[in-house]
Amino acid sequence: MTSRRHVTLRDVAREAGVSVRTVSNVVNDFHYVSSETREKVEAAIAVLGYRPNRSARSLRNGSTRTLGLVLPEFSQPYFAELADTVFAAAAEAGYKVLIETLGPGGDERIADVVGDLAVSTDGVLVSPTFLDGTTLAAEDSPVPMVALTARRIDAGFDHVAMDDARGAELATAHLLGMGRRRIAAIGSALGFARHGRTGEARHRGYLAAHATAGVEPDEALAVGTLEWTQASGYEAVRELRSRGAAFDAVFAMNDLLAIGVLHALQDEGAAIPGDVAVAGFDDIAMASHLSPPLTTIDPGMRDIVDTAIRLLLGRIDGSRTGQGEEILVPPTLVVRGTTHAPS
Amino acid sequence: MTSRRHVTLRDVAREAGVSVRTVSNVVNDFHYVSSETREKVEAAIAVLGYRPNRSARSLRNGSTRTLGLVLPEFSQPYFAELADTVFAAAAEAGYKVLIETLGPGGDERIADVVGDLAVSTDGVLVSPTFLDGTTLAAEDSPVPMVALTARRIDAGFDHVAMDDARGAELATAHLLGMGRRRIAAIGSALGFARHGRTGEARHRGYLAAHATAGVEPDEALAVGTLEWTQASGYEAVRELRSRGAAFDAVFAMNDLLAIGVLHALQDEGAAIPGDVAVAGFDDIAMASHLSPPLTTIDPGMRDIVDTAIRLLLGRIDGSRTGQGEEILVPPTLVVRGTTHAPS
DNA sequence: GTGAAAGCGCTAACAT
DNA sequence: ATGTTAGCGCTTTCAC
Repeated sequence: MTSRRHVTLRDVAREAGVSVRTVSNVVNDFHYVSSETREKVEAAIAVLGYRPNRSARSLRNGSTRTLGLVLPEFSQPYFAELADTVFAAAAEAGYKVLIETLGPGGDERIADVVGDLAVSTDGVLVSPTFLDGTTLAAEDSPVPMVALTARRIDAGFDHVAMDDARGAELATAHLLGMGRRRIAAIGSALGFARHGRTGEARHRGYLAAHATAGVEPDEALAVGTLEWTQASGYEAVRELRSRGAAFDAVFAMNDLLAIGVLHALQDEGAAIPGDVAVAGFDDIAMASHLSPPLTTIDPGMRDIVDTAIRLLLGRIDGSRTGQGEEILVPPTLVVRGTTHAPS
Repeated sequence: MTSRRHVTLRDVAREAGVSVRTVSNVVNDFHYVSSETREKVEAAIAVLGYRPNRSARSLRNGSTRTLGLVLPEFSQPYFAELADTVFAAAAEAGYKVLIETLGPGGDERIADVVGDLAVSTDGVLVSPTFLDGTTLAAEDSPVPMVALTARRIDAGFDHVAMDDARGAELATAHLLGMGRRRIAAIGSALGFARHGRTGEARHRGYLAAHATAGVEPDEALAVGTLEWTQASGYEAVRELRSRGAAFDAVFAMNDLLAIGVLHALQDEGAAIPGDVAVAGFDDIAMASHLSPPLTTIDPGMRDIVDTAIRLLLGRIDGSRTGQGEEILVPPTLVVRGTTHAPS
């Protein structure tokens, strides 16, 4: 499997005929090393296939050059794309990423998972589906932590997120703007706590757009769902039909729900957007490849992640101190075929 | 951010009034520790919030209890599901997972990424889109490695994969079995090297099924695509139409391509499966939630991953030695609405 | 510019 | 059943 299990600095030093100090200097390109010596050392490194032992380095430095990322699961496209974005941003900053997944519905394990992850990282990004302030506090982590959700209570760490209410307001206002008056809201409903503050915030945005337009929303058009999946979206349309609630538009709280809604409507033979216009939320990659392509809300994920990592690195190197802040990134409406017939 | 940066074994020992040896015994539940002492120590651990330093432990043990996983990107549903499966299987075996992504088309970085990952893990799983034997050899990794692809050449490590040719044969035979005679093959084409051996193997299965059925496949029905995405699937249908090639079924080399195909056919107003039957490959979660649900090939991912991890752990603990083997897991046909009208 | 040596936190051989 | 201590591979202070 391998020729030698461990090639150490010492081995390199012996091979190159210099001291370990010198090899270390070369590896970390510190200090002044004569270019002649440098070459000798680099040759020895190449010959022996030396790679620094990260455990030893971390133990010595107290730094791992690794960031932790906690998320529910990769199989939800939003989180898969988030993971890719975090990897890209972290790599640019010279950090590796160690991920822990909570599993669906595993949010109650979060404090434990964060604490565990923290011992092998310099800082942790937390992106649960649902972060109740009481379940996670700054003390749960011996390293800095930044949440990728809106803030609930002051938990003592930074929060970076898209403005959920604003995004929902944009989407709903767009539907109202095209003359739709009976807009179903799928995913959350007032008092339907499962998706916590995210669902609540998006529902508030939905209501706010109605208020601005002077339209009274029909409560019978709000459908809460246990999960934000295609299957739930599909079911929600059938639920609306069984309630006998007529609607000419749907605001789905995320894109997966919207995809399920589209399938249900297509199975009914409804014209989109003629009979029913549909808007989603998240702008996952698939949204632009649906038929028709989905109108949705772009959360500005790269912005969110870049900001979160900047704050986190600031906490790590000590340049950032003080109270935890909340930064809301403005979302953008992306108009596509589900609300706009091609001419 | 944190009350104390480092709580060490020593701190716990002092707090509990015992020696570090005893604390270590408790933490690793070794040896005989009186239950009285154990309680004292556990209380101290709880009070101080002690967590063992993984770097120190790894340095000392020479083992990290971490497996590496190399994959292209999370945003491809197959790899997202693979990552979730690997996390689950690794967790059951008491291992963490450190992931590195190659980025789309980044397969040439693979040897470097594996070497880098290997220094912080006990073993590495490699799942590129496309593994050319010449780009990765056992020597690239100081720790054991298992590839989650079919074997190209003997690269000196184990390979675990689904039987691509067999899966494609199953899907194609199913389409032939329902009387279809003009089956488009989307994704690869003979001589279209982009998707390497995976595409080639699936194409071979497609041809084998035809041979068995005594049907001559029309080469004009094979469409190579640069990527295996929805957009490519959509385009492929248009390409077939522009060639004027009539077809009554489509075998798409993965589910994303199949989804694109479905959208293109739906945009044309074709009846599915009446006018055109469609089969995909991979059985991603979304496949069963399409409208109509997609007939596809279940790769037996959990089997593949369990087997790969078993082999890898065997190499790690030394219980497995000798030549690298190739294990092909048998795929299964999953019949759904795109080839079977509900009665 | 280079060398010797201490020590990061942990485990386990050795001692009692 | 518990205490003492060497040493994992690395970085870095101190001496030269």
